[in-house]
Amino acid sequence: MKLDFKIKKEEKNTKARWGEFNFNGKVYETPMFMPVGTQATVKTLSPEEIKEMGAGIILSNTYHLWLRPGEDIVSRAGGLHQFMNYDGPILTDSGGFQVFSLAKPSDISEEGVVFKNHLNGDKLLLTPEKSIEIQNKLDSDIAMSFDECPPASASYTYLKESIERTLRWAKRGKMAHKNKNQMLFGIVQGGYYEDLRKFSATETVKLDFDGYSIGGVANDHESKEDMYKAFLYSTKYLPKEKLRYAMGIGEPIDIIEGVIRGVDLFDCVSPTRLARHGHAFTKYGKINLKNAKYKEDFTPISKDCDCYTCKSFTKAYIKHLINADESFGARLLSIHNIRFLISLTEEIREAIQSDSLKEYRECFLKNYYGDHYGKK
RNA sequence: GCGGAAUUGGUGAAGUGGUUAACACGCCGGAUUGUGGCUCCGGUAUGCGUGGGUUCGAUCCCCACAUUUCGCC
Repeated sequence: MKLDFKIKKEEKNTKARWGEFNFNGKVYETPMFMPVGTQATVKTLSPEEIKEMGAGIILSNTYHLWLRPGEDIVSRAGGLHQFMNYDGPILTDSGGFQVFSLAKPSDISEEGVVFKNHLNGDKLLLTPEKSIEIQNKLDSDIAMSFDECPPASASYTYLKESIERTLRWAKRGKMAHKNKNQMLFGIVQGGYYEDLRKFSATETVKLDFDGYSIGGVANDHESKEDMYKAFLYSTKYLPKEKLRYAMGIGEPIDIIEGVIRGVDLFDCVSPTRLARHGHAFTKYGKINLKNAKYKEDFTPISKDCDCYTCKSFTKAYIKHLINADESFGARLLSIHNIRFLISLTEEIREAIQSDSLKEYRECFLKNYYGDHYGKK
């Protein structure tokens, strides 16, 4: 079903927007952080827990579900919602990011991308049509256009060629899109060059998608400044009334800076991946529960946090679980980290309503980076 | 009591008469941004049971002692 996105308020001092959309009789607000559940599960968490944390849209991945269990099985199960028992909105990534992470430039052709199946080594061809066809069958609520996600530092010439090819792929994907209940988002690329972002955005908008994504960011150790330019150079040329989604963005400060530049949606693996490696977000910076100093720290990760983990367990206990490689540790940290990013977006929405987003950012920076404030 | 073997960091251990004592685990840090979940990158023995000796030089050779262990009585 299509989400009818509405902007409720624009912040006075920035390009931030507070918005909402309906899904299944429920209202969801933006800016929103979307947890990632690549293989039809947000690792270690149940759908009930995800919802309790205040999550709205969650992600899943075309490439992974294509290989296993296969889109036909998901389809016969009644679609992704029924398969994984999640009744909130689901967005599927197109496999475009796997072009970046798994394929070599020589694997990319006009037709599509040749992948080596990481499970059994088979050679597979993923095309824009195939990606959309898979996503149609998965029956997610938002499908992504199949794009190439080149590293931000790629040469201007390469980025231009890549954008043009991605535009042709976008057109082919749109033609192939048959699921009327599913929205389809286009993707803007172009590194941190304004003219390329402008070209990519305006040409993608001409194809008239249901929403637009900003891709090719935070994938190449580019500076934060360049990344924020990429946000701005993209949203600047996108229609106001449509959702804008910064793909893969999930460091707290990057979410704030993205919102300031007019982005509505963010997703990132960081809360769950960091959790598996023993890290927790806090207002005063990221902490590593593996550090010896937490061995006898019988206080919660954050006393102000309203998550299940912080209400029930101490750092010393979670540290022990992580050290002992117990999966419950990763679970508790995933709950905390996802809740942290969701409550960050809640605070951002309040700051938009009171036109105080810049003040909120300053306050956040000071707490999060402390003495390093300004250097990041 | 007699005879043999062993003794290298927190652990299991490799090693050689001559610059920085291998490797693994553990431990201590760090990384991680549209996830190929248990990964990657650093650091971690001023020291080779103790005391003597041989030698230009010894963890490595010799002697004594200690400890552990095996066998015999």
